[in-house]
Amino acid sequence: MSTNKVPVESLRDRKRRQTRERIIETAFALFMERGFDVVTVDEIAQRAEIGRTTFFRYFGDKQEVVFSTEDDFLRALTAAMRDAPAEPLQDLAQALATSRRLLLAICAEAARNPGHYAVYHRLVKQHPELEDRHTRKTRHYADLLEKHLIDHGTPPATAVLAAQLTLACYQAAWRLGSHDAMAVLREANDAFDLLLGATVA
Amino acid sequence: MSTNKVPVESLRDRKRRQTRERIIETAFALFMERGFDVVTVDEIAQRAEIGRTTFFRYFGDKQEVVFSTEDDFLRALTAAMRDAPAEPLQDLAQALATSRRLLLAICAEAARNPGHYAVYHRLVKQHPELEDRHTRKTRHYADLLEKHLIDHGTPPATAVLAAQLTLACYQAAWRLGSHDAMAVLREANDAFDLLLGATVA
DNA sequence: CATGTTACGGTACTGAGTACCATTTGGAAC
DNA sequence: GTTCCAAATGGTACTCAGTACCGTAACATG
Repeated sequence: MSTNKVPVESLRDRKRRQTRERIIETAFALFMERGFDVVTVDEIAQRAEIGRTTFFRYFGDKQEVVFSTEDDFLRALTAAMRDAPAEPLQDLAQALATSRRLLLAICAEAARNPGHYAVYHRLVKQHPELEDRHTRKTRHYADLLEKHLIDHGTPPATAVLAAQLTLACYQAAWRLGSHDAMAVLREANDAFDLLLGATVA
Repeated sequence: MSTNKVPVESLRDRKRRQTRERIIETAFALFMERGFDVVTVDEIAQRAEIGRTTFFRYFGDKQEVVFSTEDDFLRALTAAMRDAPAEPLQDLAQALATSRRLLLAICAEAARNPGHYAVYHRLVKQHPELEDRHTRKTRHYADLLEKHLIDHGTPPATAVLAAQLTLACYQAAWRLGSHDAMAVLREANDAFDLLLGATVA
């Protein structure tokens, strides 16, 4: 029973992780070097020393490499949700306080490797289609957030509103356009202060 | 002077408009019939009796046909902005009232051809990539709205917030998922009431 | 070592989007 | 009308993303 789910990383797993990381590094390097749409999948595959086919086994499409850290954010978010105090959240102020904390948990995760975030930020900002997808991911987080609030007793209407407002704060911070993860964290925080000042006061 | 900008529609212009409309109708029919990604541009071109090349002269890419009514919305929005009373907008309540009116002007425009809206709605909802782009368009309106508020004396911070909140109301209405344009209009209205009740009261 | 399973790379295909070119057609001036 | 110009069109050929399929190599397990 104690050895129930020991995730011993087999040789296969290790290799898989390594090639995955090699693809990501190669792709980001090329994208930053010459721009997202000029770089072909063939090039990435060649430089990463894999077959073209293999690339698509690791990533559904070319864009998906850019969002390869999404899982980390999801993990951070769910962890923050798990660790959140189980106090009931009824009114908007409470819901906002909680969702603010959760949002900042994600930003903090992003701030863990600032270099990567900077590159990600510049890349996505320069390509409308990438930014579209970024927004979709963002909305996904908002959905999870909304669900969390509802699960903890927030009335649906309030939860939807709170999630949207939280999303708005992040969007504001994002659009302010800092390449620095810590700065985005601060800006999102400021936006929240502004929002709360406008609504609560 | 009176005949200054008479937009006499030349034969060329008329033909151009006709083929454009023919493409749109054909494409929507095919998309609804068999799904967006299954239909090829070749098919659309064939059925619309134009060359493949011509299609891309009218629309930048396959997706763009779906958003062919965007110009109408932009016209409706700018018209509503133009006709808006020139009263100064300082606080959040005033800004929200104005941006609410502008948002509803767009929704009203959408409600002018309910059939088209219903098809558009279903189509976009079923295809994440289309919804991504829909969101981008939506954000564009919010930007215009924000600019309008600022131009009329709203402090930037307040304007950004008001625009984001307006966007949130629309998003809520959109996500509620009604295929009926009038219903979306009503839902957006309700969301606004909810928001104002939470903040003002 | 023998087995089954999983990852891999190559080939071939479809379809989107672009570049280029020759042809046609509408507009305008004479 | 005729001539001339600009715009619209359609075709060909190309690049590249993404998918399907298949044989082979690498790892895992007994």
